[in-house]
Amino acid sequence: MESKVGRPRSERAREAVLHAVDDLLVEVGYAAVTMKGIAERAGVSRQTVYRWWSTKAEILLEASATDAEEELTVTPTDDPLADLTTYLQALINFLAHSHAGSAYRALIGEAQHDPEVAQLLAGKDILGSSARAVITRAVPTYDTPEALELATARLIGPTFFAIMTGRDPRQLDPQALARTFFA
Amino acid sequence: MESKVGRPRSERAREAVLHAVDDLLVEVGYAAVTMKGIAERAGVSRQTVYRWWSTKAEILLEASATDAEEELTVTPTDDPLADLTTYLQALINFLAHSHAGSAYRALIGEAQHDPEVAQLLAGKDILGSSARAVITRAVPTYDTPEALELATARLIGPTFFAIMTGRDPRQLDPQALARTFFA
Amino acid sequence: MESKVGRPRSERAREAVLHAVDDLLVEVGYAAVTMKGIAERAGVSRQTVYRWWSTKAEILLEASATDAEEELTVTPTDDPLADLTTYLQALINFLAHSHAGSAYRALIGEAQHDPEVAQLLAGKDILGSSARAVITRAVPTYDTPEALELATARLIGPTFFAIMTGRDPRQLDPQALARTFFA
Amino acid sequence: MESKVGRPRSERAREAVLHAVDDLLVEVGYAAVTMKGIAERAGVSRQTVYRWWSTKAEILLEASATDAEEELTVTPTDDPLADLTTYLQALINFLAHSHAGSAYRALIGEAQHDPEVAQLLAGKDILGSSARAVITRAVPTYDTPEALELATARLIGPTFFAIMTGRDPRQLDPQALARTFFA
DNA sequence: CTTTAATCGAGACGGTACGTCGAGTCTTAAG
DNA sequence: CTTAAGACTCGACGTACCGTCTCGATTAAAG
Repeated sequence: MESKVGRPRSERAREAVLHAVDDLLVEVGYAAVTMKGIAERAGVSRQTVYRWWSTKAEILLEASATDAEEELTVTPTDDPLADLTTYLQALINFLAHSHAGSAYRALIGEAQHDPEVAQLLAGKDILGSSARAVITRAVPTYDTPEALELATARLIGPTFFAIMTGRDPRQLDPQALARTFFA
Repeated sequence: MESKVGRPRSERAREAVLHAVDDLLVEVGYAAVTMKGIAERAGVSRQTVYRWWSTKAEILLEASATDAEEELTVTPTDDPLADLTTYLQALINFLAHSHAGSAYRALIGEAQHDPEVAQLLAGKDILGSSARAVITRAVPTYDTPEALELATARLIGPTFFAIMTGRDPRQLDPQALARTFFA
Repeated sequence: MESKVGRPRSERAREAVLHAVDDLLVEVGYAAVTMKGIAERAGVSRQTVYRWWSTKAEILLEASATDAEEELTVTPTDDPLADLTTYLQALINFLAHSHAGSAYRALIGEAQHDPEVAQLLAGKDILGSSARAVITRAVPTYDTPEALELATARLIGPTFFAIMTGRDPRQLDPQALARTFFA
Repeated sequence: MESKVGRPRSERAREAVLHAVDDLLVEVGYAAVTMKGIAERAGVSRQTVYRWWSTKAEILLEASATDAEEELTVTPTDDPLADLTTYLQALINFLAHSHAGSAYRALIGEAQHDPEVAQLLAGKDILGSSARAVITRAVPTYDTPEALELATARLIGPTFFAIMTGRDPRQLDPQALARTFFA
């Protein structure tokens, strides 16, 4: 239950923070994004940032989650192979080239040594859920949770591995990857 | 070429630092490992640490690279499927349960937002080279660089993805994963 | 013009620093007084010290300027020679035996090789102004700036020289010095 | 007693250090002269510097003492006032404008907060001895140690004070100062 | 002509202060 | 009760100089 008395939360401040974090990520990179920097860029006091978010990971997640979902949504056709290919192309673009993607990679990275970030990400399985949607439609026989989980890892894993370990994304061929999924 | 004049580097200090960083990683986690902390734990001056390494990532890599190689080396048999299964099991153990593995995950994470760390890792493709060794033996027909690269991503990717995104490693079945590689 | 918004400066911190620097000067000597040491002794963060003062010289000057003025102020009588004698005795006590005096000597010393300290001291001619006050009253005929400046140097100089070059202050006879001033 | 066996002290190294300290004093100022810097500038190992001198003050004193003596030596005439005037002019030049003088001022400054430097200087009363020589010749009646000491302070003091406290040396009139000495 | 002993250079070592930065928290006055 | 402003404590950053040490290489007198 939210209190009704007192000055209400400033929507202006909230948006300013989210935009600031987005801008800063592009301009200076994740590592150089600081709570102090966000506050100054947003023209907002530091206390205000801390009042609503406790880490930069939280802000980043809120700032890029919707973008991520959009970028990974594929409009289905009747051709399963084409759908998977399209999805993989979107995945490559997302991870290797988009702002939301680099935020996501930074968060995954942070999660490797920060349990709080790990838990934060566990609640929003962005990659997994988008992949499951595509797989369920393309191969309806993967209907048990275990099969679906394995299929998800097989679909996303190779691309995810290649990009996270710094391989050249131009070498990735979405169609070839899609074919090996069916093989 | 190493200089021969002057006081020689202290092997004692070098080892103390590498052990300290290993211990600290386990005790406090990557994020809380600091250059200062390493120096104090090793009983070594801060200057000495900076003289030989410029970041904690460098120290960590030097401290765990040999362990990683050992843990991912598989003695070959005549059964390709068994070899791949053994390798995948080793990979799961490495990434999810070993010290060297958690150091590696931390480094991969850091590499997502620190180009220097990324370059550092690019020079030591620990996972890739171990996988290529196994694949070349099990499926000699993957003989072009492109085919080998794709095969590597297909072999490691699913496991890598599952563990890096926080999925439960006990759900991973190395034999099932190996079979899908051949499929 | 001082800002009115934001948390006001902590008077407690300011005083703690000034006292700390005074104490440390006596205990360990000027050379061993460090910004870090001051902060720790004052129970104040290093950042706070740097926020308000940029060198230990600045702190020392602020800490001892008022004391110095007091110690060098002479209540006038009708006897010029007695007034000068009293003043010279005060000057000897100040330079050779008081805390504020040893702070002043340290600052004069630092000023010989630090232009910033020199400029700092130029703005507060502690010795000169106290001497001018006494001279103007005792010998009203020194009324041009040049004459006053020369008289100041003649009054203070011998004592200043003797103490700064490490001569025994007990050998200094204020009355004899005062007499030579009139001669 | 000096040992006769072993490699003899390198005269080349000794001179290189003394020259280096002279040069550095001019170029970077006393405060920025460091033992490390001296060694590097002299092309000599740090150990070698420490072997023969324990502080930079010692080196500086050795490097400038002879210069100081020369600069303050006055060839006597038959005119006492002229001799004192000449001496005071030399004193002003020395303290305000010469290299040896700025070294001396730096040492006097250091002596205010470093007892070792104070003792070092006590053994070489550069200013005092040069002044005594002039006074003894100009006013033979100052023949007791006390009278001589007072006269020395009266002769040097005003100039010393004016320059050490940062007054403009061009305002100092050696002849006027000499006259007040006799008055 | 070979010890022997002190020198020299180079450069690594453990310390400690430097001045800066970001993290979070706290204290004002204004809305 | 929120907000902007800004001071506060804390602790790591990377650098610099301190004075000491350990090397191998010189250099000269003593055996």
